[in-house]
Amino acid sequence: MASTANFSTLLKASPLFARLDRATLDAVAALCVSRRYATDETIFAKGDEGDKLFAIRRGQVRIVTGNDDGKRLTLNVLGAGDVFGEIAMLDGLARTADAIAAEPSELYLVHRRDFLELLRNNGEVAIGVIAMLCDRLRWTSDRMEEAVLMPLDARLARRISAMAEEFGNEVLISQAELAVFVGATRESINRILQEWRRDGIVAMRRGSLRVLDAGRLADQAARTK
Amino acid sequence: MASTANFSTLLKASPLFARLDRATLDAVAALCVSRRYATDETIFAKGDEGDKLFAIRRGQVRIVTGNDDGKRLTLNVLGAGDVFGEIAMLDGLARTADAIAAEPSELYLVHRRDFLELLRNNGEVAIGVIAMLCDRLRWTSDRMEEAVLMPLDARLARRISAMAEEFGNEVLISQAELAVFVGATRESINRILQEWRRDGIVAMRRGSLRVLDAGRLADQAARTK
DNA sequence: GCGCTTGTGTGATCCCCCTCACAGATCTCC
DNA sequence: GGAGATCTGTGAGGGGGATCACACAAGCGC
Repeated sequence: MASTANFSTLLKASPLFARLDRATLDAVAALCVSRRYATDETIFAKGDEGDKLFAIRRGQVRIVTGNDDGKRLTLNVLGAGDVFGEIAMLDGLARTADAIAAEPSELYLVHRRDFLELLRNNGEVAIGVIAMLCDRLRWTSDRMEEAVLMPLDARLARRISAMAEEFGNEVLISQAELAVFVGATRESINRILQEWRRDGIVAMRRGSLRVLDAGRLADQAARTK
Repeated sequence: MASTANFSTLLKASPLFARLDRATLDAVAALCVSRRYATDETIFAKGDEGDKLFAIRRGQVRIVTGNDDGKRLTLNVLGAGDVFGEIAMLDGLARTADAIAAEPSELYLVHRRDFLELLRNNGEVAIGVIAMLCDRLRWTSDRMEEAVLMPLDARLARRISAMAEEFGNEVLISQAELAVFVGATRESINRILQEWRRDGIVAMRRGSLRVLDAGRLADQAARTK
């Protein structure tokens, strides 16, 4: 069982719960338990019944989708403080993607039954949940438009810019991961990165990538076609 | 001003409000006004402040997105009973897409300020809203995966199957509309339809399309690449 | 140190779909 | 019924990425 004090602090950092007061947070925190996951361990799989919400205490989690014959698409990479799995938890339907621990991780879990009870009795929690769902929806729509309307190099530039902004100029990711991340092949990613390297925009090493010229990278992201 | 009796019946048919009891519905209905729109009239544009929710009393509305240089993508076509614009209304941020009346339409409007007040005081309404947002999110994610992972003919087959199921085997839509609908060009759509016609899967006429063999159309939709 | 596995670099080839260009078929409005 | 406008049908050509096929580099286990 997790320390509820730590957990409510963690929750506070998440957009889902950011606007709740301390007492409410403690009420949510009281509902949760904690669990550890090893690297590559599946947290849940597409099609599972969604009866829990997860919050990351430490570690990294990838949300991955794909069709049956192996073509896969990484939808998101989440770190400490992020909350995920709320959608299936809220409506109780099947999970729409897989969640996999990308490194040894510790997560907090909240069960559907408990959370719904809280929702019903606390309008402020409900409004917080609604705000979070709106965020999610906007984010998803943006990604969709991106994928359909922008060429690969622009998508890649966006993605790298976002990660550089979040994690610093030294981004720890392999080209293969980057590829599934923007829905492309490793080879294509490599060719684009080579070009950018020649232009002095990025530098690469095995498993990592350094942004040298964030400005010109942003220019690439603005390209339409 | 709309008749509130009619309006609460309309609301009842929408997933947003389906689970509310009569008294609550009337409370929502009391908040709304009605307005008419001509064909091609813009209901709201991308970037506008989102301070209202819309429900269609009669007519047809298209939700359209696109980048600056004219490449556009129809996200959805809505008919009587559908509710839209909730996201921007709920979080008060800018609209993420354009809404355009596809034919003379009459809509009900609910203002943000009023609705939020209701939300805060009524947990059941909030839970209804949450359920609806979850639906939306799942739908959007499905479309996204579709667009990225499936070839054009499969996407087209899915789209037509869905419309045939909703509106009957005779689908009234031009090939050009179908094209923006699945994010492709009219020419590509035409070529695929020609092939399907040769195989006896569909028949076409100016402005409409008839599904002759729903089974084989579904087979096309299952194709991965 | 020596294999093995995993990541990176690069060419050749292919193919899906877009773009452009134009012609016939329907509708519609005067 | 004639003139546009709007759909539909089809060809030629091009391009962005995928696919396939290796070669080399760098960690990792023993």
